[in-house]
Amino acid sequence: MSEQIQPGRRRKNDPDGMRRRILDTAAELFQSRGYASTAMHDVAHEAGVTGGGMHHHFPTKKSLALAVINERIRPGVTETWLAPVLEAASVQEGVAQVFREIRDALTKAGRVRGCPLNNLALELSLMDPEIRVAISAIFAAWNTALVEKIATDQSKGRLTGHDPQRLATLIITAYSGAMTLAKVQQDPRPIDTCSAELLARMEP
Amino acid sequence: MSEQIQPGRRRKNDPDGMRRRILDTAAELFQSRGYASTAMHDVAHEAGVTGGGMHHHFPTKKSLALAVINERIRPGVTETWLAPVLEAASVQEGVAQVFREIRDALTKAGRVRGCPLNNLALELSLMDPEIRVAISAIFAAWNTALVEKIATDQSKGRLTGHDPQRLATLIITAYSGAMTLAKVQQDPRPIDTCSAELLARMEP
Amino acid sequence: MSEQIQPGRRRKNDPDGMRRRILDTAAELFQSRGYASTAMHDVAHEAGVTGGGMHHHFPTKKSLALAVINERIRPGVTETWLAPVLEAASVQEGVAQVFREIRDALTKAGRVRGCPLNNLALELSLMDPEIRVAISAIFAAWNTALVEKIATDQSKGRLTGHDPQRLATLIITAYSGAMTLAKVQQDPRPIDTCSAELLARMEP
Amino acid sequence: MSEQIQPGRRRKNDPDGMRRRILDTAAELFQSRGYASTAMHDVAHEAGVTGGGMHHHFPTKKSLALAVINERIRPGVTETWLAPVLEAASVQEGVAQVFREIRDALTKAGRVRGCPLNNLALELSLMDPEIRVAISAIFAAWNTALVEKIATDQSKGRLTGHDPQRLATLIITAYSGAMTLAKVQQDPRPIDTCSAELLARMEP
DNA sequence: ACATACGGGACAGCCCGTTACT
DNA sequence: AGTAACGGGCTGTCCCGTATGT
Repeated sequence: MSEQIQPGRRRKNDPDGMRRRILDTAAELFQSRGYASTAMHDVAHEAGVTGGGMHHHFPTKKSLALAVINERIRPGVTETWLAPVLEAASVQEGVAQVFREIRDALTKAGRVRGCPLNNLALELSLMDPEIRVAISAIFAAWNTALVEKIATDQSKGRLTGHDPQRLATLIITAYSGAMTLAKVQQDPRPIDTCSAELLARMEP
Repeated sequence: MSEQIQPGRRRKNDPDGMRRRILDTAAELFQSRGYASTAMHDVAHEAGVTGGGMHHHFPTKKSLALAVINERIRPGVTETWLAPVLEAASVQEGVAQVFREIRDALTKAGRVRGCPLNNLALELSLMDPEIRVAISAIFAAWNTALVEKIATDQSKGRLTGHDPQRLATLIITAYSGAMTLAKVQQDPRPIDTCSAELLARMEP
Repeated sequence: MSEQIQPGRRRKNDPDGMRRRILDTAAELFQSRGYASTAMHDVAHEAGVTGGGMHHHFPTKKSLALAVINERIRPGVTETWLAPVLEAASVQEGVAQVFREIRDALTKAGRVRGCPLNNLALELSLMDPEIRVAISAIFAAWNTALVEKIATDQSKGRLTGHDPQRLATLIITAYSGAMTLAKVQQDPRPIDTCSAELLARMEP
Repeated sequence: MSEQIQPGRRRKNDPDGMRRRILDTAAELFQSRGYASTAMHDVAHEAGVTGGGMHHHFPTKKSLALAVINERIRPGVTETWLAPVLEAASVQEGVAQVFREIRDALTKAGRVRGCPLNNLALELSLMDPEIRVAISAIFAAWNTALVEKIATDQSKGRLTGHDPQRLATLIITAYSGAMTLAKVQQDPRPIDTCSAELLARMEP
């Protein structure tokens, strides 16, 4: 029975898997090396994909950047930031928890590579309007979630004396800046310091 | 034949002028396009210098980056941030003034290109240790200046109830993050919002 | 064989239609952009066909080129050139008519893209022997038809004092060169000029 | 004191020579393979030049094409066509001589690669307006020279009964077409045939 | 018959740094 | 001091052909 058509030599079509591998690799490399310093070839090689496969899924580097932003960074922010804060008993507790967990992760990693959103935001904002808008949308969603949470907390007396919009902006910018500082100093402590000072005036 | 520079006999060699022009151009381009996206050739062309002239003053791109950081960005931070704050009647007034002036400058420019220090910090921190240290030093100086000013203010009763180190960190990170946000949204308003919330916490 | 196409049951497969569309598109693109500058993907996209469909009908680009030559360009030459001349009252009238009609077509089109046969002939002759032979065959048929027409005309006294082979060659080459010139200058007038001079010495 | 700086290892600057080698190689390859089918790398390799040197002299492929047209093809047409005809005793003798010499050259070469001007004209006319104009200018100069020669000959009674402009156009187009035909058939004879018929019409 | 996925390999353009030269 | 030439090497993009899937 010569039915076997050389098993093992056959190519397996797995478009979703390949796309996922490319995106994961790209997200990783964009963060650790930066966008401009990451070659398409590097992504392909690291993901175990050929140039042709790469081009099939992401014809241009920009399309890859957009996909990374929308399919990796945006969900990442939601998971790491928004969900925990929204589910926390109060903004204070949520913020404290998020800062703490991120600090712990960085400490464990032994290397501070910065916030993925932050990194791409700075590098790509002025390069392409479409990308800028995609990144801007994430910040907007972040802001909206925080404002709502703060307003809810205030209505329930868990927080007083703050303008929700202003407080949300400070939380986002302080976090963003803290990640920058931690990256520059290769030291996660600014995150703690920042968190402490942020929460100091947010007692109910 | 005296080699003296006669009036009317134009001196062609002007090493200082050339170096200055290169640095100015590089600082400008690094900010508006990013470091990796700026070619040495672009800097040379924009500065009206040939490749050889570039190489004479800055043999490598890294040497140019370091010079921009130390001779343009560091003084820039001192002038724009440290001096005004240190000379102000109080931290609050100093911070308020700096945020306001930067917001005004961005509004007038009609385009938000972000904080030069921030931009290079994010892009170059992981690329080269030497550069990272140079940038880190600027943040450290910034921090030191703020801490001292805050401590002085507190000793004179102009501010109470803050840990100087923590407050300094929050100010720096919030500013840094606000510049990022403003760049991403191409809108200087986050700077105002951030400033307002920051100052609200610093009422004596 | 009830392979009949039932009303309402749309047949999706239309191999002939697809093949025709591909050939038409390819002929069009080969002429306007050149063979090497036309990507298979462009043809597929323009024809509304996927890469797989292309490969089914034309496994290689060369096979597509051969099909375009044999199934589009050869019939085109016959229709536009040979038939009218052969049916004309005399070579002179035939040639005059063909030149005139082509000039009119170019004028109406507002853009001179050259003679399809000419274009492919120049680009592909040295690239592939098989293709060269296919193109050469068209020129041979063209020549044969003209020679016969001229001989017939002469035997009937409609033309005197010409060597049929030599005159046929001049007509073909002059037309070919005129189309080249018209394309280069983006001006159909050389065709008129050429026709006039050609006919000037062909009085009976 | 080892003053010797390894003689023989030193690079020699010869910009003109390098440029000349590149242009010669490019002209050769453009003709034998076509423009689109010739890679910049091929030219560099064949000319013994590195990519960097290539880019220094010809930053883009288009710039190389323009240089080939203006510095190789145009002088070539002048030398091979215009000068001999203008210096000949009459147009007839000039044309006869040029056709004969080109036919001989092709016969000796054993391979018909076509007329360089013709080849590039067809391939590049629709691709870039600037290139089209450069090629068009060569045809125009060709035309002007022939018209003047014909007019002079007629005023001296060496030729009668021709409109100079029309005859010039026929000569150019017939030659151009003859070269195409010779290339397609890989046979120089059409050039003779064409020449004979052309001269037959120019008997005084 | 048709469609999607994929392989491997170019191609044009560019970039950073060095070396010869004035 | 300053200019122009030059050396390798890399990047994003794309292309042709084939294999897999329906």
